Order: sequence, then C-alpha cells, then structure tokens
Amino acid sequence: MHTTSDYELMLRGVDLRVTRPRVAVLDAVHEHPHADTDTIIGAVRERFGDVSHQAVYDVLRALTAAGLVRRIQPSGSTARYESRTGDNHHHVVCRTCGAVADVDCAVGGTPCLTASDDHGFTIDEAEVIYWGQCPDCSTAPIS
Amino acid sequence: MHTTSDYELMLRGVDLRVTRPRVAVLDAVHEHPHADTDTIIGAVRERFGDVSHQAVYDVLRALTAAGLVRRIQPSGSTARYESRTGDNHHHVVCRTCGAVADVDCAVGGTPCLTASDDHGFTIDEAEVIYWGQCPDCSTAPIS
DNA sequence: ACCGGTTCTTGAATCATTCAAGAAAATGGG
DNA sequence: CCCATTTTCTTGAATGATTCAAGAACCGGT
Repeated sequence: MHTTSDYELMLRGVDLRVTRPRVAVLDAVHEHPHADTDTIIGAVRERFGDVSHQAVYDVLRALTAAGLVRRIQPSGSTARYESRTGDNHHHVVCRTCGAVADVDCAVGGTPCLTASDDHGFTIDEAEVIYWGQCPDCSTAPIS
Repeated sequence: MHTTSDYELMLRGVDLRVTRPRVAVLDAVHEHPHADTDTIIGAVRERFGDVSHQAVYDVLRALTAAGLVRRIQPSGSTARYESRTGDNHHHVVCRTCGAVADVDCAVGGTPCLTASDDHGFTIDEAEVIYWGQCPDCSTAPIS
C-alpha cells in the first residue's frame, strides 16, 4: 500500500510535476495490476472525481516514458498497465478471458536478451508472453 | 516461390474452400513476410484485381485459424502476418521503424514453454519479442 | 447443372486512441 | 507570497484499424 506522498515522491524522482490526475493514475495502476485504460479511468474517477479520459491517456504516456509504469499489450487486448517495472518479468495471458498474471524470469538478471541470430539488430529488451488458459477457464470448458 | 496450385493444395489440406481471394492472400503473405493488413490488401489487388478489404480480413482470420498463416502484433503496430508457422520462431522488432525480422528459437524444439511459476495456467505457447534497433535505424540517429 | 452452405461485396458502425485549441494549474524567481 | 512561463488538463472532434450486417456470388458435392 502506498500513500499519496509516496506517489508524489515517485513523480518528483523522475522530474514530473505533481498533479492530481497523475497521483490518481499512479494509485490506480498500483491498485489494479494489468488493468486496461478504461478500468484505470474508472478507478481514477471513483477516488478523485472527474478527470478527462484524455488526461489519463496523457498521464499514462508520461508515466510510461518516465519508467514509473510499464505498458503491456497482448494481441487482441487494449493497452494494459502495471507498476512492476525494471525487473524484467513476463506475463501469462489467458486466451479465453484475457486474464494476465506475472511470471518471474526463469533465467536471471537481464536474461533472454540473447537471440540466436539478431540480424544486426541492437536488442535492448526481450518481451515474453506465455499463452494458455487460466485455472478458471481451463476448468470450465466452452459452454 | 509457390504456384497457385501450391496454395490450392494448402487450402484443401486444411479443409478450406479454394477461392481467388484466399489464394491471393496466401500468395501475398508468402511474398511479403511480416506485412500488415493494408500492405496485404494492396498486394492482393495488384495481382488479382479488386478484392474487398472485408474479404481480406475474413480470409486472414480463416487462414490464421487454420494455421496456414500466423498473426503477430507487436505493441504499437497493426496486425502483421507471416507464412512461417509451427516452428516456434520469434521476432526482433525495431523500435524506430517497426521492421520485423525472424529469430530462430535458441533453445530447441518446443522451448521457452516453461514459466518459472505458471500460476496454474495451462501454457501452450511462448511468444518472444526482442525489442531494439534495426541496423539502419541504429546507424542513423534521430535527425 | 443444381442446391445448400460458405464466402465475398458493399456500406456503415465501433471503439481505442490521438489531435487540437484554449483554460487551468504547477514550479521557480522576484 | 505573487507572477510569469511552461506544462498539463478539459472539451470536443477526428482518426483508423477492425468488425458488423445484409444480400449477392461462388464453391463443392450430388
């Protein structure tokens, strides 16, 4: 659990101005891991009153650029955001319901960064998405 | 290089009716690896005359479901399609220009399928995207 | 060649995200 | 503490990939 002033410090730490929408979004992302933009907008409004969706989009972009949140976007989903950053973890996504869970990288610190043949690319990140069925969806078959 | 009858055989092999749009799309995907939908529509029309964009969308979905093509969609890109399927290869994507290149899986046959903690998910595929700069973009810095 | 079911065409709708212009607010200096 | 400057937020509209819907055309088997 974080307090408002924690979020203030985070924002100042990356040279971002402290505004209510930013604190609200930061809080929403921490409280709702892997939430999509619409969910975040809803959570922000519930706690902090009216905030334009445009502001939330802007804030999410700013926070992502600053590294305070991480954006993930599995095929078929809209953008989702999470607060765990910088630890090179990955995700499992349920093909049926879209649920997302975190997966720690099995290999170590900055792993996965070596492609067999990089075609001359300078690689700075390896993103891994495991696809499958979540416990709920694999139990309940297609009705 | 494939001929029209090759594509016919592929379609029949997965119990799909052989139609001109399908052959055309199959050809376009083979000729333009990692092309987005719009490029495919263009290629199809250039070779086979008018085909509705809706038909191309339908065909791409059918071919993807049948396993004849694979759909990839790196964050920030529209859907892209490729003809290499079933060999568990991965991709490098250029952050600057969006170029995509294939990367063979370093580990072996059906690798990467083991997450450190799968949270009870039944995993059937691991998708890896390496992010970085392609040779062209890493040479020419931001103008 | 005909029939039934699939697939294509046409045209409109959806929805996440972005663009634009002006109003409001945040930080640093006086 | 107040002002000026710059950033950020609000409002409202636009974009663009993708999908929905209804009817026409076509594929494959009989």
